[in-house]
Amino acid sequence: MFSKACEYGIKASIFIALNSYESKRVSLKAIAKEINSPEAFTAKILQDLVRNGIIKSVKGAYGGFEIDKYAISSIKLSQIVNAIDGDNIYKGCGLGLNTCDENHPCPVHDKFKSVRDELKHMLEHTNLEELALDIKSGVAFLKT
Amino acid sequence: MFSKACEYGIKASIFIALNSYESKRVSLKAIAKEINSPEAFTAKILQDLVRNGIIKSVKGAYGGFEIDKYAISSIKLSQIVNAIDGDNIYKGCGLGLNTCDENHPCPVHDKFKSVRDELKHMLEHTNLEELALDIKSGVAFLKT
DNA sequence: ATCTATTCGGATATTTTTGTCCTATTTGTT
DNA sequence: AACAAATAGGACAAAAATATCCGAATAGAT
Ligand code: FES
Ligand code: FES
Repeated sequence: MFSKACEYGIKASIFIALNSYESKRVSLKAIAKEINSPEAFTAKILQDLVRNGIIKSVKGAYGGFEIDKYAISSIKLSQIVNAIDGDNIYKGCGLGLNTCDENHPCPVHDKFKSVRDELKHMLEHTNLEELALDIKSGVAFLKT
Repeated sequence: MFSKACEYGIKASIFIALNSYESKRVSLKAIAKEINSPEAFTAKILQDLVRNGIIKSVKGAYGGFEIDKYAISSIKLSQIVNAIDGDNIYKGCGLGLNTCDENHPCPVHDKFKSVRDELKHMLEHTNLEELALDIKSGVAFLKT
């Protein structure tokens, strides 16, 4: 469904958000350990999220990654997915036609579109805060 | 969402079904042309579908691919997807945890599961016949 | 029997995704 | 100023997905 890069990006964002609530910056190393991802690859993805303005990075000693505490509840899953995987999962045809078009639909268009729209709605209405709180309260997990 | 292989597999199956209603066998070449897919790669996918008993192949002159006319309405999209992409799209965790488990869920589990279940339901309740008829009646398309 | 049209299957090539390594740059501490 | 700890970024490597090539096997037509 999502690329590995996107999975790592989502999990990393959740972990960063969690720490940002306590005004703690987290290092790449800590993130990779927590979400069980390859460190250098995770670094690339985090750079991507930084460039997209979703997370913030601070170089040097005591540096690391953080998210503006007051922005966490307004960051939607869709922003992260879009930054990393692009919008094909929302907009693209399920059978790979060049464009998903009502006037030139593929055979699964109607049925597929409703699933895709539900996915889109879910991603656009789920924010980082909810997800972080599930980790904090221990009802959800980021690895294994 | 689906792999290229799976997209080609679905489109090929629809085209074969369409012709099988008229008791016409179709060649690899004709299929690849119709669904706009690379010929040799498509051959691999068709072999896969043959091995999975979803379509039938006949070698030699006047050979080609076909589907038992009376089976078309009972072949579900899920069978094709499962044969090519496996069941990870139904069963796997959206964030890549080893298993999607109610007792050890990832942060998006609940929200993701309902989307995935809708996709699963759709694939399990959509049969080849419906899809083929949409092509026959000209309301849907297999390429561009 | 031979020829031709076709699928089958193994080997190989290309592209994309995933992952690694190393150096440069930044920033706080001493 | 020197050092240490961190991210940034380019180059490279490995793995997986996608795609191509070619000979073998099969089966109908002549
Ligand atoms: S055209 Fe294929 S999903 Fe819309
Ligand atoms: S555990 Fe992640 S989707 Fe179920």
